[in-house]
Amino acid sequence: MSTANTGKGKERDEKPESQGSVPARHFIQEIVDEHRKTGKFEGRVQTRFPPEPNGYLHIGHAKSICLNFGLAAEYGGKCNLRFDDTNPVKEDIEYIHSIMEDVRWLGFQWDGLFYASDYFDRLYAWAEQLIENGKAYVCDLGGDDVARYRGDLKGGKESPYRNRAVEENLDLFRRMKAGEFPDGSRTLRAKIDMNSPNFNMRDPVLYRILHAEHPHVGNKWCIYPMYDWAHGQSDSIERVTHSICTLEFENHRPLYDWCLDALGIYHPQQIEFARLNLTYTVLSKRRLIELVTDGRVNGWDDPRMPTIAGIRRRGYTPDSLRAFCKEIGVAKFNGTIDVGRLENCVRDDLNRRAPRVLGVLRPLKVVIDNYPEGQVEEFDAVNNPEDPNAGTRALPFSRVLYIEQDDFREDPPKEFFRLAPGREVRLRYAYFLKCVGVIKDEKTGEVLELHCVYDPATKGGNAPDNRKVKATIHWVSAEHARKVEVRLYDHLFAKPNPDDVPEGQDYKANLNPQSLVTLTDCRVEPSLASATVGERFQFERLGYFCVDPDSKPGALVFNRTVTLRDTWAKIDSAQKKR
RNA sequence: UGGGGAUUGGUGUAACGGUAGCACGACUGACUCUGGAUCAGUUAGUCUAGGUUCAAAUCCUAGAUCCCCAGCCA
Repeated sequence: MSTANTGKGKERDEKPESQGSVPARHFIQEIVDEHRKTGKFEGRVQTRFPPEPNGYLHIGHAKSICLNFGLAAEYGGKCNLRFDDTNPVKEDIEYIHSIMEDVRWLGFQWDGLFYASDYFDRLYAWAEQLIENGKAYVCDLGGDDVARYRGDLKGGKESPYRNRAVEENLDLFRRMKAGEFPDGSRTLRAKIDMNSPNFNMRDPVLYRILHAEHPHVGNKWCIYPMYDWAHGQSDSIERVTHSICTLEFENHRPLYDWCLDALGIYHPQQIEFARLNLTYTVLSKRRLIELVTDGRVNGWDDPRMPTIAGIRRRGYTPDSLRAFCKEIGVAKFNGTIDVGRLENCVRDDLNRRAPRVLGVLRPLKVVIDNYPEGQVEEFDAVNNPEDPNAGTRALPFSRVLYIEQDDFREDPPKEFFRLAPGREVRLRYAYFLKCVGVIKDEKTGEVLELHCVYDPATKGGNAPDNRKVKATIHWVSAEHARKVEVRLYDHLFAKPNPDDVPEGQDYKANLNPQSLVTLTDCRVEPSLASATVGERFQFERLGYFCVDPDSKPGALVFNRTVTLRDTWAKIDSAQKKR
């Protein structure tokens, strides 16, 4: 059974504040409701997630996974994981493993684990049955000819092999299976209608000859069923009730139905919904494979990738992904979701659960002139203001600190209320601090170091005279801080729609050169020394970060999952535009 | 030029002949030892043109726009 219904999002929904606020039901739930009312499948609900193991799962698959497993959980039904492994030349065991890992990580457990290739014997027998009933024939046309005979919008032409005798078809098909013929020399085709306006019905190929080793069933077969011959029957074998797929298969539904009816076997209902599109990224397996094999990214789990593996490494939680899938809904409209929606989901989740720490990305040295040399104090810092049970930790403070370069401006613009010459701010949990001197590189003008004074009376962060400061900034003690690497990620593509390119160029022209910025001289508070791979934190005022698997003992690497909402950045960039 | 789908604020999604709602964003303000979070408020929509009806996002007619289909891929 799925564990998806244990998420926090669900708990919230179950106690709606406003009376009668019924969560909206999407069209597939309505179809299922109707079926249960009319008793179409004896009230049963069974779904399946049917990936082809020819690539890593991406967030679009997450939508489908949540839909299929979610429906089964909602109605007390079953959901299987079935590998649609009918094309051995594209498939690989690596993908089988990654898919299982990703589904589990997302928080789902399949009822049955199946492979279409385990049904090959039955599919073969059904094909012979079709031949015997005069509904399929072996065609000797080559690939180009098949396409030519299929015709155009006006209609097609029947294959010269279309009316072979049943016995000849049977003999040829058995010899295809026995390996007597080379790849591509013959196919088994359904005998339907070469003039159908739906090309899928113009005698679709059911079997092709492929002398290739299969990742799951090895060398047993040299003919392999096509998707259309395998999918519906696999659903039928498993007694799936609702065979949910994406819109591009709508044109295949007549064929899905034809195959099942021709065999007279249990008939699930296919239902199509719109696949997910996201701004600033691509979500097609072909393109994701290209990005990986061309080395545009560092593998399938590169944190910039929209793959589940990439998103996981980036630091997203399974809950945030599920919340996202729930929030975007299910419909037949082919729209594009703003990737900001996804980022909001992980912020929302991590805000509640991530411990806060202080870390400085781009250090600026601060010497507190009036703080005693060699003195160290410790301040209590709240681990998570959203979680009273998260406790506190000690933060060491001393004469030399690092603050964020962004938190100082020698010539502060309007509305910048952080540190500047002569200005006072609060150091989080510590003291008020005033800037009294700026040391710069004589040649470049770069600010190298700040000299400041602190007010001992403001210990803990509050002034006895009740004076206010406009900003609180984060800091680390230079002596105590740990040096770490931080990887900042931005959108993989520079434009919302990667296909928005000049004539003659393709989506790769829109790859964002700034999508990965590596910072090697960051400083974090000492409590982070024991952080382990995968652990997530909020670096206060900056964003959410998690420990990357590239980390070595004493050499931590953090991925920035997402920034905090940054009102100042908005004001700043608006001012610069003016 | 054939067939199959779709179209509601910036984005996504409800309303199933009877008050166009929700979420996110954006914008205001409050609060705040994170310019975070939280809270309050504002903003903005039925593809077009006809028709039926007391009443149309919803039904009818015509059109527009977008997506998918001519793999021995799925």
